[in-house]
Amino acid sequence: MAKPGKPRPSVFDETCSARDALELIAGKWPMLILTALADGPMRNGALLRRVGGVSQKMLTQTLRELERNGLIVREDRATVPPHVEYRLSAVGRTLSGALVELDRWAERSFPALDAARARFDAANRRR
Amino acid sequence: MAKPGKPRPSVFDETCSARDALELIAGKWPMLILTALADGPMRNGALLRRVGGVSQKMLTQTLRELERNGLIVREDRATVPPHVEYRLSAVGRTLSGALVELDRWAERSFPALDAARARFDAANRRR
DNA sequence: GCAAGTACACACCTTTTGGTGCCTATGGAG
DNA sequence: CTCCATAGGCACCAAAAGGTGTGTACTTGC
Repeated sequence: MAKPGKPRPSVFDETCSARDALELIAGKWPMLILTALADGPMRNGALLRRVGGVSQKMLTQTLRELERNGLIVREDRATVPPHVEYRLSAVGRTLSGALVELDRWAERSFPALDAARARFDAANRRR
Repeated sequence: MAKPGKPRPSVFDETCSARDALELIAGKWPMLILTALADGPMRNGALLRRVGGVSQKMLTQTLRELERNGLIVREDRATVPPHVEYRLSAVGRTLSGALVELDRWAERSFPALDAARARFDAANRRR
Protein backbone atom coordinates (compact mmCIF):
# COMPACT_ATOMS: atom_id res chain seq x y z
CA MET A 1 0.00 0.00 0.00
CA ALA A 2 1.08 3.52 -0.61
CA LYS A 3 2.63 5.05 2.46
CA PRO A 4 1.90 8.73 2.68
CA GLY A 5 4.89 10.81 3.57
CA LYS A 6 2.50 13.09 5.40
CA PRO A 7 0.18 11.18 7.73
CA ARG A 8 -1.86 14.29 8.44
CA PRO A 9 -5.51 13.33 7.84
CA SER A 10 -7.25 15.35 5.16
CA VAL A 11 -10.63 15.25 3.52
CA PHE A 12 -8.85 16.14 0.28
CA ASP A 13 -7.11 12.79 0.31
CA GLU A 14 -9.50 10.25 -1.15
CA THR A 15 -7.74 7.35 0.59
CA CYS A 16 -8.21 8.91 4.02
CA SER A 17 -11.07 7.71 6.21
CA ALA A 18 -11.90 11.33 6.93
CA ARG A 19 -13.41 11.35 3.44
CA ASP A 20 -15.75 8.51 4.45
CA ALA A 21 -16.79 10.47 7.52
CA LEU A 22 -17.66 13.48 5.39
CA GLU A 23 -19.57 11.42 2.85
CA LEU A 24 -21.59 9.83 5.63
CA ILE A 25 -23.21 13.17 6.38
CA ALA A 26 -22.95 14.62 2.88
CA GLY A 27 -26.22 13.08 1.76
CA LYS A 28 -29.64 14.60 1.56
CA TRP A 29 -31.18 13.11 4.69
CA PRO A 30 -28.42 12.67 7.27
CA MET A 31 -28.11 16.42 7.78
CA LEU A 32 -31.81 16.85 8.40
CA ILE A 33 -32.17 13.82 10.62
CA LEU A 34 -29.19 14.71 12.77
CA THR A 35 -30.42 18.27 13.12
CA ALA A 36 -33.86 17.04 14.12
CA LEU A 37 -32.30 14.80 16.77
CA ALA A 38 -30.27 17.71 18.08
CA ASP A 39 -33.44 18.92 19.80
CA GLY A 40 -33.78 15.68 21.72
CA PRO A 41 -34.58 11.97 21.28
CA MET A 42 -37.25 11.07 18.77
CA ARG A 43 -39.20 8.07 17.62
CA ASN A 44 -39.49 6.82 14.07
CA GLY A 45 -42.93 8.30 13.56
CA ALA A 46 -41.97 11.67 14.95
CA LEU A 47 -38.98 11.89 12.60
CA LEU A 48 -41.16 10.85 9.71
CA ARG A 49 -43.46 13.78 10.45
CA ARG A 50 -40.72 16.26 11.25
CA VAL A 51 -38.46 15.71 8.26
CA GLY A 52 -40.73 16.66 5.39
CA GLY A 53 -40.52 14.44 2.32
CA VAL A 54 -38.59 11.56 3.79
CA SER A 55 -39.93 8.08 3.11
CA GLN A 56 -40.04 5.31 5.68
CA LYS A 57 -37.44 3.42 3.70
CA MET A 58 -34.94 6.25 3.51
CA LEU A 59 -35.48 7.13 7.14
CA THR A 60 -34.74 3.59 8.29
CA GLN A 61 -31.80 3.26 5.93
CA THR A 62 -30.24 6.53 7.03
CA LEU A 63 -30.80 5.83 10.71
CA ARG A 64 -29.06 2.48 10.29
CA GLU A 65 -26.01 4.03 8.68
CA LEU A 66 -25.80 6.70 11.35
CA GLU A 67 -26.14 4.08 14.05
CA ARG A 68 -23.53 1.89 12.38
CA ASN A 69 -21.04 4.75 12.47
CA GLY A 70 -21.83 5.60 16.05
CA LEU A 71 -23.42 9.00 15.48
CA ILE A 72 -26.78 8.03 16.95
CA VAL A 73 -28.01 5.47 19.46
CA ARG A 74 -31.03 3.27 18.87
CA GLU A 75 -32.96 2.26 21.94
CA ASP A 76 -35.52 -0.47 21.41
CA ARG A 77 -37.77 -1.10 24.39
CA ALA A 78 -38.99 -4.49 23.25
CA THR A 79 -42.62 -3.70 23.92
CA VAL A 80 -45.81 -4.31 22.03
CA PRO A 81 -46.68 -2.17 20.23
CA PRO A 82 -43.07 -1.33 19.27
CA HIS A 83 -41.39 1.65 20.88
CA VAL A 84 -37.98 2.68 19.50
CA GLU A 85 -36.15 5.89 20.28
CA TYR A 86 -33.21 7.47 18.52
CA ARG A 87 -30.82 9.95 20.09
CA LEU A 88 -27.50 11.57 19.30
CA SER A 89 -24.42 9.85 20.69
CA ALA A 90 -21.59 11.80 22.26
CA VAL A 91 -19.79 11.90 18.91
CA GLY A 92 -22.98 12.88 17.17
CA ARG A 93 -23.37 15.83 19.49
CA THR A 94 -19.95 17.15 18.47
CA LEU A 95 -21.33 17.40 14.96
CA SER A 96 -24.73 18.95 15.50
CA GLY A 97 -23.34 22.43 16.03
CA ALA A 98 -21.91 22.64 12.54
CA LEU A 99 -25.03 21.10 11.06
CA VAL A 100 -27.38 23.50 12.76
CA GLU A 101 -25.22 26.31 11.45
CA LEU A 102 -25.54 24.90 7.93
CA ASP A 103 -29.31 24.70 8.22
CA ARG A 104 -29.54 28.27 9.39
CA TRP A 105 -27.29 29.34 6.54
CA ALA A 106 -29.70 27.68 4.11
CA GLU A 107 -32.72 29.33 5.70
CA ARG A 108 -31.03 32.72 5.60
CA SER A 109 -29.45 32.52 2.15
CA PHE A 110 -31.93 30.77 -0.09
CA PRO A 111 -33.44 34.03 -1.40
CA ALA A 112 -30.00 35.08 -2.65
CA LEU A 113 -29.49 31.69 -4.27
CA ASP A 114 -32.91 31.78 -5.92
CA ALA A 115 -32.15 35.21 -7.35
CA ALA A 116 -28.73 34.19 -8.61
CA ARG A 117 -30.16 31.08 -10.23
CA ALA A 118 -32.84 33.12 -12.01
CA ARG A 119 -30.21 35.55 -13.26
CA PHE A 120 -27.90 32.80 -14.46
CA ASP A 121 -30.65 30.95 -16.30
CA ALA A 122 -31.91 34.13 -17.94
CA ALA A 123 -28.41 35.02 -19.14
CA ASN A 124 -27.78 31.58 -20.60
CA ARG A 125 -31.17 30.97 -22.11
CA ARG A 126 -30.42 32.59 -25.47
CA ARG A 127 -27.29 30.62 -26.20
CA MET B 1 -50.00 33.17 15.45
CA ALA B 2 -48.45 32.24 12.18
CA LYS B 3 -50.34 33.43 9.16
CA PRO B 4 -50.90 30.84 6.48
CA GLY B 5 -49.50 33.09 3.77
CA LYS B 6 -46.04 33.39 5.35
CA PRO B 7 -44.65 30.17 6.73
CA ARG B 8 -41.33 30.47 8.54
CA PRO B 9 -38.59 29.16 6.23
CA SER B 10 -37.38 25.77 7.35
CA VAL B 11 -35.17 23.07 5.90
CA PHE B 12 -37.64 20.59 7.34
CA ASP B 13 -40.28 21.80 4.92
CA GLU B 14 -39.73 20.07 1.61
CA THR B 15 -41.56 22.79 -0.31
CA CYS B 16 -39.28 25.53 1.02
CA SER B 17 -36.40 26.75 -1.12
CA ALA B 18 -34.13 26.44 1.89
CA ARG B 19 -34.21 22.73 1.20
CA ASP B 20 -32.84 23.34 -2.30
CA ALA B 21 -30.05 25.42 -0.82
CA LEU B 22 -29.10 22.60 1.51
CA GLU B 23 -29.21 19.98 -1.22
CA LEU B 24 -26.95 22.11 -3.38
CA ILE B 25 -24.10 21.54 -0.96
CA ALA B 26 -25.23 18.12 0.25
CA GLY B 27 -23.40 16.25 -2.48
CA LYS B 28 -20.05 14.56 -2.41
CA TRP B 29 -17.99 17.24 -4.16
CA PRO B 30 -19.50 20.67 -3.41
CA MET B 31 -18.23 20.66 0.16
CA LEU B 32 -14.70 19.83 -0.85
CA ILE B 33 -14.59 22.27 -3.73
CA LEU B 34 -15.97 25.13 -1.68
CA THR B 35 -13.53 24.40 1.11
CA ALA B 36 -10.66 24.34 -1.35
CA LEU B 37 -11.74 27.70 -2.71
CA ALA B 38 -11.93 29.11 0.80
CA ASP B 39 -8.12 29.37 0.70
CA GLY B 40 -8.23 31.58 -2.37
CA PRO B 41 -9.04 31.54 -6.09
CA MET B 42 -8.06 28.47 -8.05
CA ARG B 43 -7.92 27.27 -11.61
CA ASN B 44 -9.52 24.13 -12.96
CA GLY B 45 -6.26 22.19 -13.00
CA ALA B 46 -5.34 23.22 -9.48
CA LEU B 47 -8.71 22.06 -8.14
CA LEU B 48 -8.34 18.82 -10.02
CA ARG B 49 -5.06 18.20 -8.21
CA ARG B 50 -6.22 19.44 -4.83
CA VAL B 51 -9.51 17.58 -4.52
CA GLY B 52 -8.36 13.97 -4.61
CA GLY B 53 -10.52 11.60 -6.65
CA VAL B 54 -12.62 14.14 -8.47
CA SER B 55 -13.00 13.63 -12.20
CA GLN B 56 -12.85 16.43 -14.75
CA LYS B 57 -16.51 15.88 -15.52
CA MET B 58 -17.71 16.10 -11.93
CA LEU B 59 -15.51 19.10 -11.26
CA THR B 60 -16.93 21.04 -14.19
CA GLN B 61 -20.47 19.98 -13.41
CA THR B 62 -20.21 20.95 -9.75
CA LEU B 63 -18.54 24.28 -10.52
CA ARG B 64 -21.36 25.08 -12.93
CA GLU B 65 -24.04 24.41 -10.33
CA LEU B 66 -22.23 26.46 -7.72
CA GLU B 67 -21.81 29.29 -10.18
CA ARG B 68 -25.44 29.06 -11.21
CA ASN B 69 -26.53 29.50 -7.61
CA GLY B 70 -24.13 32.37 -7.04
CA LEU B 71 -21.82 30.66 -4.56
CA ILE B 72 -18.75 31.01 -6.73
CA VAL B 73 -17.61 33.35 -9.48
CA ARG B 74 -16.08 32.15 -12.72
CA GLU B 75 -13.59 34.49 -14.30
CA ASP B 76 -12.61 33.63 -17.84
CA ARG B 77 -9.77 35.71 -19.22
CA ALA B 78 -10.38 34.88 -22.83
CA THR B 79 -6.79 34.06 -23.57
CA VAL B 80 -5.13 31.28 -25.48
CA PRO B 81 -4.28 28.93 -23.94
CA PRO B 82 -7.40 29.14 -21.73
CA HIS B 83 -7.10 30.68 -18.29
CA VAL B 84 -10.14 30.42 -16.02
CA GLU B 85 -10.24 31.17 -12.33
CA TYR B 86 -12.86 30.28 -9.74
CA ARG B 87 -13.36 32.05 -6.44
CA LEU B 88 -15.96 32.29 -3.69
CA SER B 89 -18.62 34.96 -4.02
CA ALA B 90 -19.72 37.05 -1.05
CA VAL B 91 -22.52 34.59 -0.36
CA GLY B 92 -20.15 31.69 -0.77
CA ARG B 93 -17.88 33.16 1.86
CA THR B 94 -20.73 33.18 4.38
CA LEU B 95 -20.87 29.43 3.96
CA SER B 96 -17.22 28.46 4.06
CA GLY B 97 -16.96 28.84 7.82
CA ALA B 98 -19.46 26.09 8.50
CA LEU B 99 -17.92 23.89 5.81
CA VAL B 100 -14.41 24.22 7.15
CA GLU B 101 -15.78 23.28 10.54
CA LEU B 102 -17.37 20.19 9.05
CA ASP B 103 -14.13 19.17 7.38
CA ARG B 104 -12.23 19.53 10.60
CA TRP B 105 -14.87 17.52 12.40
CA ALA B 106 -14.37 14.72 9.86
CA GLU B 107 -10.59 14.84 10.23
CA ARG B 108 -10.88 14.73 14.02
CA SER B 109 -13.64 12.15 14.36
CA PHE B 110 -13.03 9.53 11.71
CA PRO B 111 -11.12 7.20 14.08
CA ALA B 112 -14.16 7.06 16.37
CA LEU B 113 -16.42 6.36 13.40
CA ASP B 114 -14.14 3.63 12.09
CA ALA B 115 -14.14 1.96 15.49
CA ALA B 116 -17.91 2.20 15.86
CA ARG B 117 -18.42 0.76 12.40
CA ALA B 118 -16.15 -2.18 13.16
CA ARG B 119 -18.02 -2.85 16.39
CA PHE B 120 -21.41 -2.64 14.73
CA ASP B 121 -20.45 -4.95 11.88
CA ALA B 122 -18.92 -7.47 14.25
CA ALA B 123 -22.07 -7.51 16.37
CA ASN B 124 -24.38 -7.97 13.38
CA ARG B 125 -22.28 -10.38 11.36
CA ARG B 126 -23.90 -13.47 12.85
CA ARG B 127 -27.23 -13.31 11.08
C1' DG C 1 5.18 17.65 -38.21
C1' DC C 2 4.09 16.07 -33.49
C1' DA C 3 3.18 16.04 -28.59
C1' DA C 4 1.69 18.54 -24.55
C1' DG C 5 -1.25 21.49 -21.86
C1' DT C 6 -5.57 24.22 -21.25
C1' DA C 7 -10.67 23.90 -20.05
C1' DC C 8 -13.94 22.01 -21.33
C1' DA C 9 -18.29 19.17 -24.21
C1' DC C 10 -20.40 14.91 -25.30
C1' DA C 11 -21.69 9.96 -25.40
C1' DC C 12 -21.82 5.69 -23.03
C1' DC C 13 -21.99 2.92 -19.12
C1' DT C 14 -22.33 1.39 -14.12
C1' DT C 15 -23.50 2.42 -9.42
C1' DT C 16 -26.07 4.61 -6.06
C1' DT C 17 -30.07 6.71 -4.45
C1' DG C 18 -34.76 7.01 -3.72
C1' DG C 19 -39.90 5.79 -4.20
C1' DT C 20 -43.98 2.58 -3.97
C1' DG C 21 -46.39 -1.16 -2.56
C1' DC C 22 -47.04 -5.26 0.14
C1' DC C 23 -45.84 -8.10 4.17
C1' DT C 24 -45.01 -9.12 9.45
C1' DA C 25 -47.13 -9.08 14.66
C1' DT C 26 -49.74 -7.01 18.29
C1' DG C 27 -53.32 -4.58 20.99
C1' DG C 28 -56.83 -1.04 21.30
C1' DA C 29 -60.78 1.57 19.29
C1' DG C 30 -65.08 1.26 16.90
C1' DC D 1 -64.59 -8.43 13.13
C1' DT D 2 -62.40 -4.62 10.88
C1' DC D 3 -59.28 -0.74 10.95
C1' DC D 4 -55.41 1.68 12.70
C1' DA D 5 -50.83 2.63 14.58
C1' DT D 6 -46.48 0.80 15.95
C1' DA D 7 -41.40 -0.06 13.36
C1' DG D 8 -39.90 -1.89 10.23
C1' DG D 9 -38.38 -5.95 6.04
C1' DC D 10 -38.34 -7.01 1.24
C1' DA D 11 -38.95 -6.72 -3.79
C1' DC D 12 -39.31 -4.13 -7.78
C1' DC D 13 -38.50 -0.19 -10.48
C1' DA D 14 -37.15 4.78 -11.97
C1' DA D 15 -34.00 8.50 -11.58
C1' DA D 16 -29.89 10.63 -10.45
C1' DA D 17 -25.10 10.58 -9.58
C1' DG D 18 -20.82 9.52 -11.09
C1' DG D 19 -16.79 7.38 -14.05
C1' DT D 20 -14.40 6.64 -18.54
C1' DG D 21 -13.06 7.70 -22.86
C1' DT D 22 -13.03 10.64 -26.76
C1' DG D 23 -12.96 15.07 -29.32
C1' DT D 24 -12.02 20.29 -29.79
C1' DA D 25 -9.45 24.78 -30.61
C1' DC D 26 -5.43 26.89 -29.86
C1' DT D 27 -0.43 27.80 -28.86
C1' DT D 28 4.14 26.73 -27.34
C1' DG D 29 8.19 23.79 -27.48
C1' DC D 30 11.02 20.08 -29.82
